Amino acid sequence: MTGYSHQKRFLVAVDCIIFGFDGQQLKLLLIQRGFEPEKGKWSLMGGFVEKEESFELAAGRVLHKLTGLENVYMEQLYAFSDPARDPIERTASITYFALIDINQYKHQISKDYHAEWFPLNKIPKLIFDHTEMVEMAKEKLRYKAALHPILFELLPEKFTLPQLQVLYEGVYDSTFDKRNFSRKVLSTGLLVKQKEKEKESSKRGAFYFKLDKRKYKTKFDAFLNFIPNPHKLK
Amino acid sequence: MTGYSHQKRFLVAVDCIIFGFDGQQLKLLLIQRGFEPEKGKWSLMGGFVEKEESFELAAGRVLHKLTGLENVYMEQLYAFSDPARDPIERTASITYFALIDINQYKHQISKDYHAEWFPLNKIPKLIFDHTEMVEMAKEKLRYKAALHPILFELLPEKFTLPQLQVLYEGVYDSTFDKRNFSRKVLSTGLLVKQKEKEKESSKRGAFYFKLDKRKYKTKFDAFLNFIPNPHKLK
DNA sequence: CCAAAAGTGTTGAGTATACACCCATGC
DNA sequence: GCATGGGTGTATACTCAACACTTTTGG
Repeated sequence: MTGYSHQKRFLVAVDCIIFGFDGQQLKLLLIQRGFEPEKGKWSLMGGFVEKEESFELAAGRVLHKLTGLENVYMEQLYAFSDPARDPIERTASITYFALIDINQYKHQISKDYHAEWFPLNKIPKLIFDHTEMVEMAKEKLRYKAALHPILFELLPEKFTLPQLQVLYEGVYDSTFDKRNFSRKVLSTGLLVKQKEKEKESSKRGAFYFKLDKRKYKTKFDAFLNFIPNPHKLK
Repeated sequence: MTGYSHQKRFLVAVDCIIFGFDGQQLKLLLIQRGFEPEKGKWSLMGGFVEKEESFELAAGRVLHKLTGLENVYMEQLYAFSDPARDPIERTASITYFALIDINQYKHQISKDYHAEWFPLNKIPKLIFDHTEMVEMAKEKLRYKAALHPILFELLPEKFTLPQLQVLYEGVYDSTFDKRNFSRKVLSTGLLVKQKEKEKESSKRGAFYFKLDKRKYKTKFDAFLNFIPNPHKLK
C-alpha cells in the first residue's frame, strides 16, 4: 500500500483568544460570527486552515485580518477535537492565544467583523466550545504570567510601574503591595527607567519604563516569580 | 451558504511520546514503523484519528495498542502542522506525552511493533519531525516536573526515596543532596511511609513509600518547587 | 494648602542550602 | 568487621512579606 487512501480527512480551523489591556482591565476581543451556523452570535475570531498553511501561519493570518497587527505574541493553546463540537461538520480547532497592545489595534478593520472588547468578567455566551477555550486561555495566561514576563506584551513600549501593577492585579484579581511589587519587578533587571514621566493619571507623574529587549529574551524562560504566594492561587 | 463545502480537509494523526523509568534511567518507547513511507525506520507510536474519535481518545487508543495500558497519565503536547511534514500527503500530528510505569508495560504486545526502550541520550534518528517532538516533550517534562509532582506517574505504587531521587536526578541530569531532597519531598505531605522495606538494592533496605492519592490530586496544580535552583535550569 | 498618587527602607519570619556522621545489614 | 547504601540534624544565608511615611504637584 502506498498513500493513506482509506483514512478520514477533517476540517481544521484555528481560533484566536485575543487579550488586550486598556490600562484598567484585561479584555478579550470577540466578533459576531458572520456566517452560518450561529451567524450573529458572539464568537472567537477564527478561520479554516488553508491548503499549504501551517497552523501557526493560519492563526497569524486570522489575527492580522481582525486586528491589522503583525509580530504579535502568540502561543498555541490546545487542539479541541470533540467530534460534535461543530454541528455542521466535524471540525477540529487549534487554538492560539494572543497578547496585543490594545493601542495599536486598528478599530476600523475590526468593524467589519462587528468586533468588541469584553472585560473578562463580562464575556457573553459564546458559540460551540469557545467558552471553554477562553477559560483555558485565562488559566494558562495566569499560570504563565506567574513565572515569565509575558504580560509586558500587553503594554505599550513605554509604561509606568503603577500601570504594570494594575495589569498584574487585574490578571490575578487581587491587590499587591506596591513596595514589594516594584522591588520584585525591578530586581529582574528587565526594566529600564526613562527620563520622562507619564502625567495624565497623577499630578506628580510616574516615570516611564521600557523593557530591556535583550534581557527580556534571555530571561524569558527562567522562572521569575512575579506574584506573591503563587501556590495559594489554585 | 450552508456547510463548509469549499474548505480543504486534512489527515490528522496522533503521536505518543512515551516515557518510562527502569530504576536507572528515563527511557522513551519507540517503534519501527510498519508501513510506508519510511517503513522500518524508528518512529513514535502513532495513528490516524478516526471518524468519530476525539484526539484524546485516539491517543489513548494508540497508547493502549502498544503498551496494553489504560488510565495512563497523558497530556496534549503540541499540534505539528508543517504542510510538508509527511511527504505522502499533508497530515497534521497532535502529540501527546505519556508517563507509564515501565513494570506494567506488556512486552509481548509491543513486540508486534518492534518496539524498544531507548535512553534519552541514545535516541536514534527518527522519521519526519519526530525528533523535534521528542525534544519538546523532554523540555515540557522537565518544566512541569520542576513544579508539579508529575514524576510519580513513572514509578510503581510503592517506591523508595533513593529510587525517587535517582529519577529526579535523571530527569535533570544532575545530582541532589539526599538530605535536602528527602526533606523537600516529604514536606509536600504527598508521601506515606510504609512498613516494608525494599531489600534488593541495599543491605540495610530502604523504606517504601506510597503516594497519598487524595493529596496528590488536590496539590497537583500548586507550585511545589521540587528541584533546587529551578531558575538556573535554562 | 490640601488631595491624590508616586516613591522608597527596614524588620522578622520562613525557606533553601550546605554540610557530616551514625545506622543496619549481608557478606 | 567491614563495605555499602540508608537515614537523619543544624547553622547560615537568603528571600519574601508586612508594614508607613515623605514627596510632588495641580487645583
